[in-house]
Amino acid sequence: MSGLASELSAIARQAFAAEGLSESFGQVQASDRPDLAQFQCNGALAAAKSAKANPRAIAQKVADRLKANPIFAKVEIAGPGFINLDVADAALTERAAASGFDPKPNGKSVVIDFGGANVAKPMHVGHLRSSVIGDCLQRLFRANGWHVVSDVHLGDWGLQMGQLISEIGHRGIAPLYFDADFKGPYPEQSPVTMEDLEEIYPAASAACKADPARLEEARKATADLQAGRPGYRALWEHFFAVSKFGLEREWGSLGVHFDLWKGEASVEPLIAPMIADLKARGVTEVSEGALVVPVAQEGDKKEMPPLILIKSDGAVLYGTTDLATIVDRVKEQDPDLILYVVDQRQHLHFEQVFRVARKARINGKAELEHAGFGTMNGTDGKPFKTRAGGVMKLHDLIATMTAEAAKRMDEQGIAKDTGAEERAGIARKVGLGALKFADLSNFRLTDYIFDLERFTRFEGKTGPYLQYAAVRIQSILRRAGDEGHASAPPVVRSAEERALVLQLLALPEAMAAAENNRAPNVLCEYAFELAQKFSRFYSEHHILSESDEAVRASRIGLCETTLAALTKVLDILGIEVPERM
RNA sequence: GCACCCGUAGCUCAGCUGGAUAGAGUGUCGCCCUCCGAAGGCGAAGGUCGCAGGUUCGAAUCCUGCCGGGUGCGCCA
Repeated sequence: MSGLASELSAIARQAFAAEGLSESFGQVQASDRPDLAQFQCNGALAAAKSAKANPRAIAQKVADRLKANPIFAKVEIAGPGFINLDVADAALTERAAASGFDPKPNGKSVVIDFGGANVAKPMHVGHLRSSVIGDCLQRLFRANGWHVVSDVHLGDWGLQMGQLISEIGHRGIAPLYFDADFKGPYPEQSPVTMEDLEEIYPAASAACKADPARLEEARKATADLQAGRPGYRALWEHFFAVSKFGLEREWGSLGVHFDLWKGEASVEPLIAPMIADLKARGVTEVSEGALVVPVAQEGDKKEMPPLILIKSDGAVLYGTTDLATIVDRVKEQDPDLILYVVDQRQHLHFEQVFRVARKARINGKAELEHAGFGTMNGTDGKPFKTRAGGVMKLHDLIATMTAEAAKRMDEQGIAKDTGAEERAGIARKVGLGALKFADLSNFRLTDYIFDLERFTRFEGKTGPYLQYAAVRIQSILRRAGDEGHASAPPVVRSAEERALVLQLLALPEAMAAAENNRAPNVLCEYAFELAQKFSRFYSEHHILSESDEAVRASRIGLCETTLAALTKVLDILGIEVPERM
């Protein structure tokens, strides 16, 4: 699937090449001045700079070649050497009918690492962005033809495990697992529930903070766990199983799915051989009792601390498991890219890990990339908190969004003809759509302010507005079916239809741009513009009430095409459209 | 101290591989429902793009230095 601008670029590239200039100057994009033209090519200006020639003269030569192609209705030179282009309606009509969304495999594979959850900890608002952005990226890369493997990469092997174990030891909840003489087998039933863990972990964490002796115990337990102590390992298995069950439910309610449920612990067997390999390659050093890999490079603008592979107490850190995970992924998937959708605050960490991986050449052919993101803040501009000042759990946030959506629907008289059950389902989709759209429509790296009232509006640039727009089109098409109206491929006959078709034909570029920048906000913007252009078309034209049968059929076809594109983009954003509302 | 991210309309934000008159939503003010869902459409007002230099025919965009906010900086994740 390739968009209209790409097609025009290919034509312009040939024209530049025929003039003995670099093809790269032929890039055509949607015009910045829609009042002057549909598309523009600025290449003549850049070409003139490198060739030390007159830009207008180059533009003229290229334009003369472009004029020979019947796809263009207009080729004009403006200002210092812009080439302004309009596409013939016949060409738009032809392409509008042929547009489709089947991804063509591009032969490349990517592992996307997102979710950011930890064993034994409930998901809170901090996990929202990683989940929502990561899920959008996995959907986008798939839609663009990549082979995608998504992995939660659970935090399940660090100090927090030792903290849990030692806290449980203190409480005497499950003494069997601490009995060094016990030979097993251990019970299948977990001695703790997810609810227990949610209470135990904060207590353990606080105890370690308050008392250095407790922290030391937790460190020891962590090292023992990692060294394979059977009772601890058995306890860990329970933590993992219980947590996974809870996490799957939470992500399920968000509509987020992972291909792999691996974690730090799952690469544990790879750590020892990897460290041996790193030593053999001579990249390691012993520093202050720890095994480290220096990663500072010539020309670094900032201080770059070494990556610690093994702490002085023998335990490993998450940098070590991250490296072993790269080894695992190269072995299992051999991807072209590994993308980490993790809080921007961890950027330095990833820079360190990536440097070690490249230095030791353990990343195969994979590019390693950290796609960081900013935080969701409260109206005070600080990271989002509950009224009580605590961290809000994710399912409470979703419940809040759903309740607000239901309230809005009542106020606006939306979905008033539906039964209670359907209404609840709609409110849930709308609440989630509001939340996801608000999160995704900001540029990834910037922080944004959570504003319940604004996010759930049915007007403006919001998820609910887009869902509503899609539902309206569905409603028109349902009526068309009821009234026995036929549909036909859309034909461009008016300015509004032309603008709408141009927008439809720009979808591949939007998807490509979103992929290149790992920027879901590009898709949000696209979806909103599409909905707006449809509204303009809708307000200016009769559809079902159009008396000319051919025109009516073509407009119904345009509704179908628009709905398909809108639904497609919303699907990539992870936003569901209700049947009706 | 050093580094990274950010600073654009009253508010919330796009735009940042340099290009024409800097955009959107919201808010404010007009106009448009005897016609398919007005949650909409059309229009107006609103900006020294943090500040100062530099590169360039051309800078919100690239470079340098300041100012302001956020974040990070070897044995947490």
